[in-house]
Amino acid sequence: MVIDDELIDMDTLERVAPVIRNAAHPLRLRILDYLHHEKEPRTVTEITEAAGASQAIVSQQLRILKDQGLISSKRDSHNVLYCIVDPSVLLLLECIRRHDGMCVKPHNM
Amino acid sequence: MVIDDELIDMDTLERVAPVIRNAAHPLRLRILDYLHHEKEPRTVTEITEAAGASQAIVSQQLRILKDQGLISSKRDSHNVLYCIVDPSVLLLLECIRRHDGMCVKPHNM
DNA sequence: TCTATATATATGAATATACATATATTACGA
DNA sequence: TCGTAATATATGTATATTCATATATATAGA
Repeated sequence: MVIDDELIDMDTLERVAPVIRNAAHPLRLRILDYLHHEKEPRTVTEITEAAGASQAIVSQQLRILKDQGLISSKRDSHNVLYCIVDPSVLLLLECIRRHDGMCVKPHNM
Repeated sequence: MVIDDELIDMDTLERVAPVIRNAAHPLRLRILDYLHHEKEPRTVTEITEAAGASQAIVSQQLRILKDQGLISSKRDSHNVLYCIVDPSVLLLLECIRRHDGMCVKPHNM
């Protein structure tokens, strides 16, 4: 359980905010959602297809997510496989679903 | 309940990502955490003290949060009171607590 | 070793963001 | 109506982000 009765200290906020900030990008969220959905590690090519963007751009986004420690990669001969390693980011996706649900169907909240 | 077995569509991601992105700023997260913690609406002066930044900067941040529809304001004579109106952003704070907990105490996940 | 496929990086221009300082507005009480 | 406390905005500069294009690297197979 997480302590919830006191404010998050500024050090933590300054450390974690950039991680969330970097994840909160349409294409990067798409990648995270895809990797979560697929459960198993996926290649850059597969991710590129799912993301609907160019290979170079997807590779750039993967790098950003990896630098933040949200995903990891391992090479498998020709391919490089990516998967999510920080499950806390999945709450971001849940946050979006809930936010969206709230906006579109207010009676659900 | 939220449907979780298909990918969030890009339109939604493009709409919601900026909201999260704007919230994911140390000072703005502090403000959201404070307002959530206090439960009742708080004045700019109170928020400024809690945030530990200048009045002008806090006012700028409040404006940004308000523009995103995350908080609302109402005037009470001299003061302007702010409160959270979009509860989905509270998941961000939970996300941070969990992320932080994961980093500091890995055995908790 | 040469080639093809898969992936990664460099670079630059356009745009956005952060933050400080100065100034403006608002509303009430004297 | 004048002053003052509370809040908001304007502006500029430094810095960061985005996204595209071109190019580089890595691996396996012929």
